[in-house]
Amino acid sequence: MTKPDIRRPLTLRDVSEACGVSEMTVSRVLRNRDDVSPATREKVLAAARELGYVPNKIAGGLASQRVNLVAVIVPSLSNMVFPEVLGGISAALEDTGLQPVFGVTNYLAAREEAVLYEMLSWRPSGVILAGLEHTPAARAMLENAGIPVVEIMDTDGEAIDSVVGISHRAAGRQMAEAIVAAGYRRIGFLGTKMPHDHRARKRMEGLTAGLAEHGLELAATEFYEGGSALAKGREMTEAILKRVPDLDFLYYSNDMIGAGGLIWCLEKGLDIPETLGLAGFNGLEFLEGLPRRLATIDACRREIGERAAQIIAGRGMDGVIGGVRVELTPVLQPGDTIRRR
Amino acid sequence: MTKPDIRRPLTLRDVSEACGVSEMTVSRVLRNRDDVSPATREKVLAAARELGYVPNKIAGGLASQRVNLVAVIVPSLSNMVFPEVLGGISAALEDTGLQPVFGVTNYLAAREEAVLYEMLSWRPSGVILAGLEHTPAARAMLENAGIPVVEIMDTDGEAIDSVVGISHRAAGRQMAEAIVAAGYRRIGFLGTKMPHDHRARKRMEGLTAGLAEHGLELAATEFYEGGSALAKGREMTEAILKRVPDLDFLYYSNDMIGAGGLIWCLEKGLDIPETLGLAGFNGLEFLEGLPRRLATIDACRREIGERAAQIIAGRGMDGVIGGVRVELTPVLQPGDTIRRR
DNA sequence: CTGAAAGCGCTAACAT
DNA sequence: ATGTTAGCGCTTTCAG
Repeated sequence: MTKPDIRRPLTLRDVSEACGVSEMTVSRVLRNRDDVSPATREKVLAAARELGYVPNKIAGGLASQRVNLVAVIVPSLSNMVFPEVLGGISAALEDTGLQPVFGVTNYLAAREEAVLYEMLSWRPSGVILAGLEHTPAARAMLENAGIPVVEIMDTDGEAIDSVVGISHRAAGRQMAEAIVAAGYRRIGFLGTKMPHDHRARKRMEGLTAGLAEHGLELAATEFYEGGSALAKGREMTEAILKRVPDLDFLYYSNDMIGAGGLIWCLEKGLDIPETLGLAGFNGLEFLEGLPRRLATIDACRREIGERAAQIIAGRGMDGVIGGVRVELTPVLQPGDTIRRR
Repeated sequence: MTKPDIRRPLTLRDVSEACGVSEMTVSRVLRNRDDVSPATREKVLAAARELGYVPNKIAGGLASQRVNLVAVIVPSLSNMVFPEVLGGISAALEDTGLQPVFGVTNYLAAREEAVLYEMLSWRPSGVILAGLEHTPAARAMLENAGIPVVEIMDTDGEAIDSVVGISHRAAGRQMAEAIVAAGYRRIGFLGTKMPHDHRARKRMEGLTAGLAEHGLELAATEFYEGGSALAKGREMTEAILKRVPDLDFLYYSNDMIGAGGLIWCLEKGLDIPETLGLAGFNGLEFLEGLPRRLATIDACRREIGERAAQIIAGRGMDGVIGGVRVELTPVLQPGDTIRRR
């Protein structure tokens, strides 16, 4: 083996010495600049490959004051919606030379602040983060960072810079309209107890407001935390119907608990959607395998990721252009659990 | 609306000037070193907070030759198993000062190589990556990186450094034993077509080998790609039973398609587990909400993440210690879909 | 097209 | 307990 035994990571200088070309020119080749003669380029590439040189982006980033990282901060990875957003971001960033870096907050504002601080300390080219609600310190950091910031998922509120999402209040209202139009009158809401899931809260607010316009109000609510969402959906459904047996519609704050509820109802032989209507939220692909299709509203997860990434990718690091606002309009998918009339 | 002052990112020097303390001491305070007097510490902290200073880890990393990042590379985020691994890693890294950075390969070896190259160029403190199969170039990079490397999920093969996982071949065998012991004889395998899901492949190999020991062989196989796993599970189950109606057991390569199959079978009124037994793989929490509990083998996802992170966190950057090998032994959960005798 | 010099913002290693 | 000096490995800028 001709490799140096020393475990010091290789530097440009090592490559330079190995091929007899100046460090500067080696650097040019490795950055794919086109002002190098083909001959030298080959020589350099061969040497770099031979040695197994991996460039040091820390040094490069410091020297160039430019880093190809995009910070992406989401509340959770465990409910299938954010992984899809991340998929959209990754795909859209694919050929831009930009690289997403993910951070998770567990729906904790303080954790978001900490993760953001950590990520900004790497001087990324942009930030994508979920939601419009942040601690004052987090807002300040974002405003001062001097890089494009895209807040995603939610458009109900004031954005720091750009925003891509849907109105969850409108989604709640839209569902209220559909429920009322289908003739349901005794509506229950089932959701997570998480106080920091602002979007679930807004959907409930939208639902309530929408019902109010028809002189209706929620007949019952049920909240949960932790555990398997599918199992919780079953339990909550049983519980809410025991408490308030005359409900004729259940609106779940997400498809997973909705699916659990649906499965429970079918097992009990309830007449869905005649006696009881059901609806969830998100438009999870997962619903396609269920015995009946749960009514839902697509949250446009992948598209949100893609659009957000495009906004970051499309803007240089210089002058901060005014924020872009993209409000997608989700479509209600009535499935088989809202009666048609 | 637009802020008039062009915002050059703040440096240590700005903080230093703002509080009249040398850059060096400011640096000490910001790194929480205890060799600074409380008085100066407060002064510095106040100034830093006031200015909204965010340290530049690029410069810090270059100067100290040390970076608190751990590269984590997984094939996918979309099937619930890796998000759980990442959760375990994040939790275990929580108070170590180390920060995970995630990369996704989509089960593509070439993509893994590219992501790895990118991540190593940031000189992380360690690497955690799924599987033992890598391109030669990727292996070379890992061997030369001079940092701890933990390969996770799978122990069937030769590790580069450390490894934490389960034997998927053994899991397949274990399932074969349980199936045969329960008296099933006509066994079908349903799985993904992905040629690069080595672990699914090994489970199938283990199953085949285990059956062979009892003079049995697979009576049918069915593969899918893309789409909703739950829906695919239904379709495949219908298809395989149409092709080979006398099957008495279906082994699915993951719980999601298994759940789809289970739902389909229950709808069709098949006598589960008497006429037909079913089993999946992973031990997804999700199964708890289903009408029957699908038999499965827990893949120990969270624990794998935790143990891998501990290995990285427990080792300094100096001398590379011999690799650690952790083989967890997953427990078969028979659920309600394997008959008991 | 190629090279030499001068930092990027921070911290290790010494002073004091 | 605090300050000074000298880089970390690369890229920018400017000369050949």
